[in-house]
Amino acid sequence: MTADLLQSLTDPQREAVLHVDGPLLVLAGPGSGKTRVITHRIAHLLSQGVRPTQIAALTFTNKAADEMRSRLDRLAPGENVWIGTFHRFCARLLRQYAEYRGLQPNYTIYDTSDSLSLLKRTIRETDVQLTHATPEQVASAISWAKNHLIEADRYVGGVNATGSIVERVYPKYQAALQQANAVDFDDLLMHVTLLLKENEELRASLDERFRYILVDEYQDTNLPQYAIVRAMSIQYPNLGVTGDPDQSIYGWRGANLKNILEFESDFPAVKVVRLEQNYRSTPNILSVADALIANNKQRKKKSLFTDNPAGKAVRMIQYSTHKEEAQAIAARISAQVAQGKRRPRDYAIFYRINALSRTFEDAMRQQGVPYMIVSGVEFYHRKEIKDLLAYALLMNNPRDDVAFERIVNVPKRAIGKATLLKVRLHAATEGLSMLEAAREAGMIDGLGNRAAVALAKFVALFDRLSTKINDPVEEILGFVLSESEFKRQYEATDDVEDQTRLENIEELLSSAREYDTEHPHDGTLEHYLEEKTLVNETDDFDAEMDRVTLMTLHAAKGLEFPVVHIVALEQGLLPHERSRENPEQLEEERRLLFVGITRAEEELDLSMARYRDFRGKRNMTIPSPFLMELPRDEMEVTEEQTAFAPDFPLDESFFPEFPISGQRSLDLPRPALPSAVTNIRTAADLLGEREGDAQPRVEPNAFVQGMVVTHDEYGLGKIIALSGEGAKRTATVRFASGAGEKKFRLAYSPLRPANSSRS
DNA sequence: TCGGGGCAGATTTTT
DNA sequence: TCTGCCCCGA
Repeated sequence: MTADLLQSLTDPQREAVLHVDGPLLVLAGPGSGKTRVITHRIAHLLSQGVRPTQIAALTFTNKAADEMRSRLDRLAPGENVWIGTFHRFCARLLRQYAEYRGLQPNYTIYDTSDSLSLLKRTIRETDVQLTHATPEQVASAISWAKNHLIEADRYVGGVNATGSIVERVYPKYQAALQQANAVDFDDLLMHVTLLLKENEELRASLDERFRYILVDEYQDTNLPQYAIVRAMSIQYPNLGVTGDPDQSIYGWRGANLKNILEFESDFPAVKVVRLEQNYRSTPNILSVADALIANNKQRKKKSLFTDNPAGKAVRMIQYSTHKEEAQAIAARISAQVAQGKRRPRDYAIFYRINALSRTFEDAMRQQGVPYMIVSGVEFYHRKEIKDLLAYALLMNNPRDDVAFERIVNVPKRAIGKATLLKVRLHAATEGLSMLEAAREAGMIDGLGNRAAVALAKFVALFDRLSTKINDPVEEILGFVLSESEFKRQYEATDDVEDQTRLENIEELLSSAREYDTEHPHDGTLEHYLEEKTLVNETDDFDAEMDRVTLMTLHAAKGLEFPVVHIVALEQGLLPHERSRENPEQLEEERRLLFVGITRAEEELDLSMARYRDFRGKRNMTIPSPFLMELPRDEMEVTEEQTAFAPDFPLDESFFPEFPISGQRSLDLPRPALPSAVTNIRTAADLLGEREGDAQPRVEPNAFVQGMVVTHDEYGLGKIIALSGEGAKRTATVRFASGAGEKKFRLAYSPLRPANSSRS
């Protein structure tokens, strides 16, 4: 490692980078150059003669791993250091040592929805009454158990209803996974933990093999992750972790803050380095963040500082309505972009829950501001994609019952519920997989001839597909498409959604092609499928796109933007309703806001609305208690008075005890009001409803296929499909504006034929 | 077997 | 308001 590389570091950074042997804890505040430290440290280790294969760098997201790899590549080109997520690391080890855990190396990894469907089936087949618990609750209880390394046979339910259900279902669910040669996300970690725990020789050899382990975002590790890295750091305790307790926002996923808070007692000889200088934000932003987080008890005190210029004051704005909040923000962005001050990609809007994105989306569209929503429906979770991949998954692991059930009747093959029930019963009694049971369709009692033939046809199809298993992935998927007549179900209709599905399938094929090109020699179907399961949509977040970013506070971690808006700072939303009961969760909500605030480089706007329409109801809000914790005298506190008077009358008589206007309303003491948000309907609402849009503006039958129409919000579009009759007559319109395709019930929509437009 | 309508329920979600 | 699931009718 060259001297000038070291020169570019600050003293504490250099101290961490130069650390070679023994445990290392880097407490890195936001924007303190943490990734830089990790990559430089790896480069330094290599320069000291450590072999690249002896180093493993573990992250939580693929995005972080990619970032790290590309930065390391600039410092130490071509070095074969293992960098990747915990899950990928475990998946790889588990493939190698599958038989230790009763699995075959070609095991399938179930994502959340796959495991939930297996769980639901297990519940149906277990004689339990689910009157007091939802399958989701059972799933999260099992997940909780796995994150605490409690195996199925050791789970004790305790007194509550869910507990006793879980006690009975968990072992069966685990058996079903085993039978299907499959694991869920939590299993990846748990299996590897137990692997290390139960096989001392193996543990020792891995400890020796990975002499230098680096863990990023250590505050987010859960018990299995902690156990894994500890188990591999006994003979060679060169475990280097970086993290920030103040940025731990995944407690609900089992992350244990104690892992980082107690690192020093776990490894007494640890070297601790604090990175407290911030290179990202202005002092104004930092001091707001600092004042907020100081209210947490569970933390290590840190003093953040920066040499950056002061910058603008942080703004705290109270709008009257959620609409006004969104429109004011959109208008502001639009104006600044128009003046050439900034580009759309300089802005981000963060909210606590996805459901809030709609209002902002609408406002952006109205103002003509380009935006992108990060998250939403994930590509690989779309039905058509999961269906198609399920064929490949079943080819790779014929025991994968979830995949079998997903595709056995897709496209429709007249294999219905009743038939499957019999197959499943046969499979269970004979100890077979679903596919094996289907092979014996002729021998299953009570199965009609028609059903048996349909099953036999499916099995024959599957066997034909299986001959291609060693072909390039794109060819395999293409073969599946042509042989299974999978596409036909979407091609037959003129439904636009089917059109979109076909496009998604094309996209999947091109991703497969890409995979084939990247892995000309070492590509396998199994590896391709694993990659697809262990990625997620936010990994594709593209900062290069010149658009305003809309995302949840959780998704914002690790990112930075010149201008940040954090919206809906209201009691019940941030902190979220569900975190009310317990103080630890409240602290986590505070950290969430802290993470959001510290994403901002130059400008930060915090806002709330006095009224918010949510889930179809109009609510009066209560300011977030977090707002009371901020240093108001350093901030610019504003209350917008420009009400949307006509459609949003603010009638003080409804809430005499709660001042609606007036300078001091942001200074309200901590809410003494009942925590339930009040639901109000004004007379004007009711009036509006009555006079509203219930009448058709244009006779539904006046619309015809191909007609050019206009919509107040989305502009010009063309009718590309029509369906239904009378009040249900629905048009699908493709808009020119980039709003894409929308469906409208013609009797209620504001659509008008374009030529007859009159405002 | 299959599709539509009606109804409950609705954080966050690195993998 | 929006979505996903369950049940019923054909």
